[in-house]
Order: sequence, then structure tokens, then C-alpha cells
Amino acid sequence: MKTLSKQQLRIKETQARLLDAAEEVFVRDGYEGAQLDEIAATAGRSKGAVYTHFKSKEDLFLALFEHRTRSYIERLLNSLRKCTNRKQRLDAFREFYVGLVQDRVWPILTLEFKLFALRHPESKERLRKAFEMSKATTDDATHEQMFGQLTRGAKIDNDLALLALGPIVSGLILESHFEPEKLSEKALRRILGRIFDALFPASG
Amino acid sequence: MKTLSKQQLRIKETQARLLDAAEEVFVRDGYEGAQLDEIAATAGRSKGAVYTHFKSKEDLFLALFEHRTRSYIERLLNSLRKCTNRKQRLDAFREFYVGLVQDRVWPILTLEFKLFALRHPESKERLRKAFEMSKATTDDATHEQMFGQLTRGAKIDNDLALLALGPIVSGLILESHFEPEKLSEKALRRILGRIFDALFPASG
Amino acid sequence: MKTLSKQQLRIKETQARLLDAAEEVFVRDGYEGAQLDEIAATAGRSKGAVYTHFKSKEDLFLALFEHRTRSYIERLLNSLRKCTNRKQRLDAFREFYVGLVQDRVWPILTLEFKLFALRHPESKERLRKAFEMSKATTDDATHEQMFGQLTRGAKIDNDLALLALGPIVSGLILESHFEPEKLSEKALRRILGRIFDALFPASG
Amino acid sequence: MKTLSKQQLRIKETQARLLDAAEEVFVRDGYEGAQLDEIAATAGRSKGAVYTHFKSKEDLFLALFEHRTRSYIERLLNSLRKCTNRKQRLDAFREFYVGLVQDRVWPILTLEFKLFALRHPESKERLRKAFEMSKATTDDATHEQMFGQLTRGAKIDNDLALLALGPIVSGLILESHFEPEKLSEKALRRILGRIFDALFPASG
DNA sequence: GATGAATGAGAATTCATTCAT
DNA sequence: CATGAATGAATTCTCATTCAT
Repeated sequence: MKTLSKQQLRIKETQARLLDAAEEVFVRDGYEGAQLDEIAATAGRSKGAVYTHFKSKEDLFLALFEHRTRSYIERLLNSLRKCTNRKQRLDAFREFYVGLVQDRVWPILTLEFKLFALRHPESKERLRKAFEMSKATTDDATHEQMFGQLTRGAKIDNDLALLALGPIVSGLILESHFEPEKLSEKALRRILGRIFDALFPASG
Repeated sequence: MKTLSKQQLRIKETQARLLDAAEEVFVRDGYEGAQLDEIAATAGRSKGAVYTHFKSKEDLFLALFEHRTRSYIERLLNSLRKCTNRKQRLDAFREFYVGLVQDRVWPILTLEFKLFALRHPESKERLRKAFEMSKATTDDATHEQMFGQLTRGAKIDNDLALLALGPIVSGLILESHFEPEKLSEKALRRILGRIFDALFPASG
Repeated sequence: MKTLSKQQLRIKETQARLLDAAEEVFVRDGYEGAQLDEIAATAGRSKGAVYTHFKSKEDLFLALFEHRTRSYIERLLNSLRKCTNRKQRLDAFREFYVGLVQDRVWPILTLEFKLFALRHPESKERLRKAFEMSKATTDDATHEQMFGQLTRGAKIDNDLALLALGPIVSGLILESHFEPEKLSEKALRRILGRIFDALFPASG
Repeated sequence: MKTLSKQQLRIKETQARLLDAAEEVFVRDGYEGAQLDEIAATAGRSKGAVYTHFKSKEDLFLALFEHRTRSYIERLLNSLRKCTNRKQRLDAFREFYVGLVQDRVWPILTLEFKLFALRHPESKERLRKAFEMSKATTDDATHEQMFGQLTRGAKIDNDLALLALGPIVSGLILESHFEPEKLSEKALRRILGRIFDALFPASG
């Protein structure tokens, strides 16, 4: 158990504040539209502080992605760890995705990252690693624990479905901003649930 | 039927070129990242020409959205018009959505517009009208011609599903840029088809 | 004889103004210290205009060097052209260098360019070409017309002396800013004259 | 003879390291281009340490000038002190200047200081004192010891020549960076020697 | 004395927009 | 209608300087 000095605490806090502020501003204004000035101000720090901790706007953006990705994976793995049988695991997994609907931020940010990646081939490598990370959540063992032993064809379908879930959630959340009444949280859950069940029929 | 003078033809052509160029550049670089200079150059015109035809960058962007939206609606209505019975109509409709996966451009542009709308409340009104247009495709009559007479609950579900389809396609297309092998066009069609069938079970 | 349109004239004028302003400000403040803002203002143009005509601050700086180098060479060649015999030519040459003493600007700018070149190896190639240009003034023919047929050893010494003259003038002009009374124009001429004669003894 | 405590030794060392590092970086990058960060790093210290010992970047720069000026004067006076007659003294003096060509650093730094002085009238006073110091080397007594009793006119010429020598060396050293082969150390010595002899003919 | 996180003024550069031709 | 020179607001990033530890 390491005790952090006051300085180290302050540093940690600054970084956390900056990441939080970055998330808020990047989601609200998009990568290009976001101004470092505003991120800094939102974090209660000065512009310069951003550069003490991140090499550039892009670096901050990517660091944010990596950081949040880690959190989400952590969260998913945690809830999977609590499960004791296949059914529970699958339900936890289903709930994780369906539950994303409550999160107005991450799915949008995810779109932003993907669009960024599309448009900045230079940072492709770094983003690839982070994407990798988020896809690798379900290694073979975990996969089997959730879906059981599948035929090769069914396995491939499952993988595809896994790949598709995130983007689908993102798309839906984005749309819900324009039809908040029709695409209420409840409605989204129902749609997503139905899609999930259609994509993972093997889970029977 | 009016014949256009050479002058008018040139104008039409310039506008068409600019819209095409705008589409290419906006998709590639995003709204903020796109430069009028480059759009103009891609269209084989100069920056100034853009301003002859459009009030501003934003105006060009919105005009593009309206223009393309009209095309897509046109296309959908055309294929529906050719149908003679409910089954055909539903299939045409299904094919329209599933077929979008061939289009690497429009679904991405759609995301871009939505994100733009989210972040530019000033132009919300204009965008709302265009969105309206694209949603209104399926008025009650058309709706019934495709899905038959539905119970109120089923009708609502159907509406939701209609709303959800576009964003889902966009999300999937975007993702496919990062997993082009796994999310091949064929794979996307299969997934989308399955989702379509899950969302429109009434269509049986 | 080409007539320039009003537009072309304006462009020419802008470029000339910018180069003049650049010279003034670069000499006064040094390359790093010079602000584009001020150069633009001095030229009666806006910052943006600088970028219409030059790619960057560095580009402006280098363009200035090339431009001025060309002028000086032109001037020297012109006065040499008027000469009809060796003695006249040598005197013209001598006068050119000694006369530089009146110019508070070019010798200092020359130092600035050299220091810049030392510190920006990236643009070495471009600067090398300009330096080349200024050294190549005296090709073999011109050389012989001034100094006559020299032995190999004397020729080498002459070349060295030619190389040394410019820097010596620059050093002296710079110093004269700190001892304006002692290093008056007259005093500088005397010193330079004496040095010239010591370096070109063959000229007898 | 005071013995310094460990503390005091450390201070001395830090200052010496900082001055050395400053020299290296200022020469390499110029005053404006030099970054305190890099000077500190080169000295094996942190940025903060610079401010413990010097009030500002400018202060460090000026302190460096003063310090080095003192060394050079010291060195010259030392070699003069060893001499027992006029001829020896004059030779020592000549050798001092001609020998400067071995030093790629001080002559360039000298230019940097002069240019700085030109552009920072605020610190003119402080620089004037240092310049004074370096010029005052040769007080009347020393002067006479080297050059003998001169007529008023010859004395003035001598003074001018003394003033001119330094800048000439600086100019030549700078140029030699661009023509290292032609302006080799040997070539420079020869040119400088010739110039020296031309400027101090009285020394016969 | 030494550290380095934080500050914030400052500068180069970009780019949508205007307008004379 | 089309051009592109010119504008100038806006923005990222730099770096000397400060200060709590």
C-alpha cells in the first residue's frame, strides 16, 4: 500500500480532472471543436497544465480513450467475475450492453474515436492497440464460459455479433438525442434486448 | 419542360460538382476538418465559387444533407412504387436498408450530420426539417401497405424499429472500417438482415 | 514589354512591401525576435497577407535573403560592367566592399542569415544555393579581369580573401554600433581599405 | 585563503555547470532559441536551479558574458605579464588574437552578445560595462609597453585597429562554418596574421 | 539549494469569409 | 459567375517564470 505525497496526490487529481473535463468537452464539441482552453478551464487548471500532462490535444484525446476503455473493461470483467454459471454470465454480459443505454457519454465518445481513427491514420497504431484491448475482453476462455462450446460457424457468428453490439449502441444513443421521447431509455433497452437476443441465439 | 440555357447548365453543373466534392471531403475529413479550399479544388472550382452558390460552409453542409436525403427518399419510394403487394413492399424495404451496407459514404455522412446537429443548436431547425423529411418517408399509408394493419402496440414498436435502423447501419459501417475482414459486406448483410427480422417480426 | 494588370501590380507591391518590412524588422529584432504581426503591420498589410505570399516565417526570411542577394550581385556586376580596364575593375570591386560600410542593414542581415543557417540545418540546402550565388559572382573570367593572371598560390590566397571580405565588413559594422564615434564611417573606410590592400597585394 | 564548505562547493559547481551549459546552448541555438530547460538539463540540473542562481534568462546570458570576458582578459594579461620586452609583448598580443581562431565558441558568442545588445537597450548599461572591461584591457601603460610611444595619429589608428580585431575574428570564424575546407584554421591564421600586420604597421 | 507542476502571455499558423476585378 | 488576394479571428502549442514542497 503506497502512500502518495501531497504532490503526487495533486498530480493524480490534476490528471483525473483533465480527463474528466476532456471527456465532457470532447463529447459536447467533438474532437475538432473542442478547445484546450475550455478543457483546462473546466478542469480548473490552466492551458499549460494540459501540456504538462499530455503531449498534445491528440495525446489527451487518445489517453482519454485508453483510460476509459480500461474502466469499461474492468467493469465488465468485474461483473463477469461475480457470476457462477453460464446463464449468469450471459445475463451479466447482456446487461452490460443493454445498460450502456444509460450512458449518454461513452457511446458518443466511442463514435468520436472511431471517426478520429478513420481520419488520422498516423495515430492508427496507438488506437489499434486500444481497440484491440476493448475487443480482447472476451478471450476464448471467457467466451466459452458465456456461450458454451460452439460449432465453428456459430463461433464466427458470435464474434461478429460481439463486434456489432458496440456500434449499434452508439448509433442508437446518438439517434435518441433527436427523438428523446420515442427513443426513451426504456424503448432503447427493449430494442437492444431484442437485437441482443437475435444476435446470440446460441445462448439458449 | 424548360430547356436550360448554357449559363444555367453551367450553374447546375457547378452546384452538382460542389455537392459531390463536398460529400467526398466532408466524409473524409469531417465537418470541422473539411476545408472549403479543398472542396472547391476537388470540384475544379475556386473557393470563391463556393460562396456564389452557398452562403457559408455550414450552408453547404446542410444543403448537402437535404440534397442527399431527397435522393435516398426518392430511391426508396421508387422501389416501393414498383411493388404490387405487401410482401414485395416489405422485401423492397428490407433490401433498401440492408443494401445500404454497400454505401460507405452516406451512413458515415449521416453520423456526421447527427453529430453536427447535436453541436449546433442554431441550425437545429433546418436540420430538423431535413430529418423530418427522411422520417416521413413512411407515412401512414405507406406504413400500412408494408406492415399491414397493426395493433397500436405493434405500430409503436414498428415506428421505433424504423427509427433505429438507420443509426444501426451507420454504426456498423463505421465499425466495418476497422474490421474489414470480419465485417465484410456479406457479414454485414447477414447481421443486418437478422436484426431487421428481429425488429419487424410482425412482417410475417 | 508586358503590362501588368491592376491586380498584378497590387500583388507585386504587396510582395515588395512585405520584403521591405521583413528586412526592417528582421534586422532590428533578429529572426527569432521578429514577429510576423509587426512585419505585416509595417508593410501595411495583415498577418494573413504574409501567408498568401510566403509559406512561413522561415520562407519569408529565406526569400528575403535570396532577393537581396540578387540585388547586390546585380549592383556589383553593373559597376564592373562599366569598367574598361583592370585597374578600373579592381577599384570598382574595392569600392563595392568599402562602400558596404554605408549600409547599416545588409551586413547585419548577412550575419543573421549565417547564424540562422548554422542553426537550421534543415534549410541548409536552400541557403547553400543562395550563398553559392553570392560567391559565384566572380567567376574565373571576372576574376582574371580584375586580378590578372595569378600563380596558383596567389589565386588561392585571392579566393580566401574574397571569402573573408564580407564577414569582415559585417563584423565591423556590428561593432560600429557600439563605438559610433570611433568607428565612424570614415574610420571604417580607412580600416577596410587597408585590409583590402593587405589581402589583395597582387593587385599591384 | 578561505576553505569552502561542501555546501559552498556544490553551489560553485552548480554555477560553473550552468555557465558551461549556457555557453554550449546559447552558442548552438542563439539567445532567443536557447531554452532554459535544455541549459538546465545539459548542466545536469533542473530548470528551477537556474533561477536559484540567476534572476532570469537574460541575467544568465549577461553573467555568462561577464564571466567569459573576465577569463579572456585574464588569459591575455597573463601572457603579457610573462613578457620582458616590447617585441615579446606585441607577439603575445598578436598570438592572442590569431589564436582565437581555434576557439569556435567565444567569437560566435561574442556576436550573439553584440546582437543582443543592439536589440535590448534596457540591458545596455550592464553590457556596456562588460564591453568596457574587455576594451580597457590595454590601458595606456600596457599600450605603450606594446606599441611604444606613438604619435597622436598613430595612437588613434592603433585604437581603431584594436577595436576592429575582435569583430573581424568573429566574422571570419562564422564564415568558416560554411567553408570549412577553404577557411581552415591554417588559412584563417594566415589571413588574420596579414590583417594584424596591416593594422599595426607601427609595430615595426 | 533543487525540483518540476502549474501558470499564462505570446506567436505562428490556419482558414472561413469578403470583395475588387 | 468565378477568381484568389487579403483579412483577422481563432487556436494550438511554447516557454520563461513562479512557488509549494
